[in-house]
Amino acid sequence: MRSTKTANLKEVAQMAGVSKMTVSRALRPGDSRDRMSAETRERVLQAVKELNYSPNAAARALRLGRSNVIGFYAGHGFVNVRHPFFAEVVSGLQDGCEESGQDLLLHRLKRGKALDLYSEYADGRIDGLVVTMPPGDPLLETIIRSNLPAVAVADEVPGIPAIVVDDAHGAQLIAEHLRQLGHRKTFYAVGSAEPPSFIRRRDSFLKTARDLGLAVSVECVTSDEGNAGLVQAALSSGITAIASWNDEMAHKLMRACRELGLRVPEDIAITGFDGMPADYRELDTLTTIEAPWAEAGRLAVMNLDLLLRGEAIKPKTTLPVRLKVGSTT
Amino acid sequence: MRSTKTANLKEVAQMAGVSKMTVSRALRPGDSRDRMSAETRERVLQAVKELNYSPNAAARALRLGRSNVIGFYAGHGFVNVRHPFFAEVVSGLQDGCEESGQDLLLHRLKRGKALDLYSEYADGRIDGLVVTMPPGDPLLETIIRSNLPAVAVADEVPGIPAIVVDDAHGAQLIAEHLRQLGHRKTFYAVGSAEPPSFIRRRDSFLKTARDLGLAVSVECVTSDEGNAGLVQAALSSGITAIASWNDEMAHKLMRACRELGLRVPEDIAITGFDGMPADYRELDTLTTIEAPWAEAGRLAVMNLDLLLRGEAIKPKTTLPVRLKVGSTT
DNA sequence: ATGAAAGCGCTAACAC
DNA sequence: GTGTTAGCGCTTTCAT
Repeated sequence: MRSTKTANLKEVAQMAGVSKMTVSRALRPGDSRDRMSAETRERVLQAVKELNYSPNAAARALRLGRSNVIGFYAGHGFVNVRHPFFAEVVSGLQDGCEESGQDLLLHRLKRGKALDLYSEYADGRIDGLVVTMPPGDPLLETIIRSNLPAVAVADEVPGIPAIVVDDAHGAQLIAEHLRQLGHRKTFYAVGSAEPPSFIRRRDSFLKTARDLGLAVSVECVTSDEGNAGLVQAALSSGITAIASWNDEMAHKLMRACRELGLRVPEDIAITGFDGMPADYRELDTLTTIEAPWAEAGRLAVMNLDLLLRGEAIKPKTTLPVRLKVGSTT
Repeated sequence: MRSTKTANLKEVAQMAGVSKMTVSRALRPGDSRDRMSAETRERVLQAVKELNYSPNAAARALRLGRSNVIGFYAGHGFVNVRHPFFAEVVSGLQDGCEESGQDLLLHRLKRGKALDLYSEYADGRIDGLVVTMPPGDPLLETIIRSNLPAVAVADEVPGIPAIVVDDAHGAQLIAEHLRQLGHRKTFYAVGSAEPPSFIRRRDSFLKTARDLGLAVSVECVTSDEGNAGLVQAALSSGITAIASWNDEMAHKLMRACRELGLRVPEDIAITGFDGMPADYRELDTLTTIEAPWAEAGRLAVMNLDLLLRGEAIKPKTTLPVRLKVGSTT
């Protein structure tokens, strides 16, 4: 395809009048084991520059058994960067990659044929994997068995070190905030999946609420539409606030409120969880728990890098969260 | 790191009692040149399965000179997936990769040191590159000279095939829409950069407006904050509608309107351009031009794939857009 | 229908 | 301080 074949080590060596090995050495000045005359190095670097040489990644990966590329598996075979949560995590992964000198690979995927992915994970293309796996993911077993170095984000996975956020504390802060504002009866909106992070949030909310004398009913919000009925029912049963297990659900409910012509927070207060950085499209500011998802992604990569170097890492890192009071409570 | 070293060709060959070559052949049943007895193939595949073998990607890439990985360069060395535009394009790239059997690499980048990236582009790690380059990007020259197969998205780059959307038609639709609603005096909000797509939009808007007797003043909106003054000034000079060169700017102006206590569209109408799929955080729906950015990303990958196979592709593909009337006009 | 040899470009280990 | 050898795992070419 390319008309100008890229130069290789041999050509550089010939031009500089040295052996391939000397070129290879000249290219990593950091290593103190590779002492060589400054003059030779200079000559080599000159040739490198002239030929516009850069080492072939495939050859290096083959030789070293390490590609300096890591993968990201987000469950069900697909990384949906359109979703703010994944966008945030991927952003953090990029930061971590920049910091640790690795690249990030987003796999091609036949959706629903995630199992085929395993072969890609085992083929030396990537050195390790960051995962954020929904419970019961088909690849879980395989990844664990494969011994591919991996770090989990957001939801812990048995046998894999994890970076999580302090879900329990966040939920507690929300419950306290609502109680402080005078609410006495709330509903807690949950989805159908029950990852560990969700369970921590719900249980902590319920416990704190009980301690504070805040009544809570847990309701399942599954569809995108038709939540108006839910909100209506809540309202007529005396509920004055809805705590949602994440921001996405909170926004769904806000849309339902708008359909009903309800004012937030005057008629009903709404809270979220996750606290993605405000998007330019966002006009209302949600009261939510700000969780450092980008930082979690960055740390995941840094930990994975340590793992790849054979160093020990903590099995579980919990990142602090904070309450962000917006205009919805 | 991994306790279970992955199997290689030789081991599979030994287990099946054949040569490495036979295994290699058995693994690509499609190729009619590689006829072999069904019985042997069966035996080989059995061994492959037993050893959980998958071919080493680095070795294959080294031998074949092709990695089946493509890169994405978004200018200034950084792919910001937090931004809806890039999220949309990356989504499309993923679709294209899935369809054409390639993987997508997001490069690590020292921001501001984008030039160093060139070496990564020339090192055989990726077979080709999708770019969406701001004008004057430092890497432009290098990429073109490197002869690395590339396809541009959104903004054409000299010498590189491009996938763009019909900016001129979109801007025309907006001008017509505003005129039809009775507006007579507008301002067109632009940023500081002037990529080709922007120029097409602006010029087409100005031309259509002139034809329709719609007065337009072009204003530069550069900062995120403090646009209230601009809107105020527009209002007092009799302007009733603001057309923005993209959605992001439209939302900035909507925020300014909200600060001023203005109602949209009663006090002033606002339009955008790009029409990202609604985010769950979005409550208002913007009147905008829906451009198929994900599809553009997908097509870019498909075209790049053709290019890599040595086939000819159109130097420029223009995708249709459509007017989406929301609640802001 | 199957196998043997060569080599893609690189670097670790060991000469000198 | 520098060069030689060997081999990472694969596939193309040519022999059988």
